[in-house]
Amino acid sequence: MAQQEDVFKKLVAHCKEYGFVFPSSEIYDGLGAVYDYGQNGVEMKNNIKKYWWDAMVKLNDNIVGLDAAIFMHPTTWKASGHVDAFNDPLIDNKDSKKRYRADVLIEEQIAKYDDKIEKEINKAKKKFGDAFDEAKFRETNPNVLREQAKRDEIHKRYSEAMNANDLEALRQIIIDEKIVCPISGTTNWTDVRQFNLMFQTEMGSTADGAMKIYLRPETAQGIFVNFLNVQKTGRMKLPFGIAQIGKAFRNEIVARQFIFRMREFEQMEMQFFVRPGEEMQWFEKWKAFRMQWHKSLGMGDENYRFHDHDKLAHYANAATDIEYRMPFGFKEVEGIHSRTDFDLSQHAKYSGKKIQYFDPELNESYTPYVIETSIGVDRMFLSMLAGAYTEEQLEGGDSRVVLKLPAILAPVKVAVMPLVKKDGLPEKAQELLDSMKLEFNCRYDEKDSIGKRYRRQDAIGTPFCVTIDHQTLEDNTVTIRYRDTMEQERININAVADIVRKATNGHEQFKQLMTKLVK
RNA sequence: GCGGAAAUAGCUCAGUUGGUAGAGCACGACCUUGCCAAGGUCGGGGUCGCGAGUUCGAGUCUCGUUUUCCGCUCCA
Repeated sequence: MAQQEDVFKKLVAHCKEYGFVFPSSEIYDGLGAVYDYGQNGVEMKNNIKKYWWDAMVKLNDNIVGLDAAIFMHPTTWKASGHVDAFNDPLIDNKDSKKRYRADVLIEEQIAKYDDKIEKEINKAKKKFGDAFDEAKFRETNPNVLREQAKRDEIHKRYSEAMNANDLEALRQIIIDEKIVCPISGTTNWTDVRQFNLMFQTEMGSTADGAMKIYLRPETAQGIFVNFLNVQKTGRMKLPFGIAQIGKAFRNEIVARQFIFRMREFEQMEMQFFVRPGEEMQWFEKWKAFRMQWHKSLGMGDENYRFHDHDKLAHYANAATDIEYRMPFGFKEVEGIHSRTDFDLSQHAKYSGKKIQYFDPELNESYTPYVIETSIGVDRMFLSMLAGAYTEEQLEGGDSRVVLKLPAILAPVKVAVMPLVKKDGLPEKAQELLDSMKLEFNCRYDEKDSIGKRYRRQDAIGTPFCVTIDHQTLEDNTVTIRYRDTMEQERININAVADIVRKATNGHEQFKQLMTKLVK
């Protein structure tokens, strides 16, 4: 455990030292759980997004893209269930320092009354046997009536408090009912506080004319509300998918673990619309395709696994995660959900619009079912860095830190360096660099010894280093050095771009993926 | 939000019983070397997280505050 934390800390330090990830607003002491991507981080993040987009939108004929706004009509979030599900009243016990959801505590208390009533009824059942009239018993038994009255009273107060969002009233119920903390056994409670997981702002420049709106807590709803637009204008036939990459925002109570859980994060989502009743077969197909996508990056098949959900969200009838083995354990990177027709139906209900698809084969209209694949860009980023981060002991007691990133994701594809910075070598190196820089992200370095420059490129995961030496000027050959093996080859200067292109254009990976296309 | 720990240069840290800051690495210039980091010379860089208090004097003591890390809580 201590070792795992150690690796995590090293990774965070490495991210900052080499320009991958910085704490946001660091000169002002930072902003909690918000991070900025630096010069290398942004390149790598863009590479991840491109690799996903190409695999989803370009490779699959039946998937198109979308870029919906972060601001959405407030009713969107009522329909999606976020207004209800993302607002939790929380209360702390001062003695045990434990935090609970106030509404859950009260609901448990109500359940206790139900249990008592149940017990009374069961007791009577045993006593009277077949002659027992439960309805009558409920209406007449004094014990049951007493408990029922108490239960109804609390339930009424609870409903009113929740509807009015009256936090003080919620607390009063907990006090009146003498609800104790299961750990400390005391009633020493703090105030009830509202934790709103959605960020709010106002649209409209005058206070009285302003409309309260939210920053989207997920990108999916932007796809659902555009279902008809895309389906009709794109003349899309089921099954088809809509893919989107974009920012989402959640006001997490505790956001930690570096970029694994941030308040502002980026998602790559695809919603795949299918015939009702066929969703499970598409769910399985997407599981296979998405897993193949991850494995195609070559980070080790054994480092991936599915984790099926036992507890399903309100919209889902099946859900699984793809987890990646980081040095600190398996962590969720992607979620695949069968969302049923929940979202489209909800939007139809709240908007009053008919959101359906006419299926010419079946000759009928219906609300499509949805399979969602949703991957956190930042988590993907972190998992790749964690998997790639390697400390190597070299012969002669030396060591090096090397990021063994997939070449397609590496921020810098090739570094070009003159062996010495004289005799025209820098000029020759610059010439090669200029010929490639529009196609690849290249880097030039002439400072310090050549070994040191190699180590610098290792630390940011550059797969290729090309060195220009005196022989280059004579016969137009250079040495190309491979990151993982540290081996060098002498090749013609004109062959460099081809090697880099082949390793970084993703064609090999996409060939693998083609075999799993979802049709 | 609660509890614990921490905060000094880009990084890792030192700083004696309170006497207004140092090292190594990193960084920049020049010289030297030239295929797997750490040669020479010179140089830049810190109001010691922030704000008060005690004191003639605070990096050092006291209080507050902010941030980070760990644990709890939460997690579509």
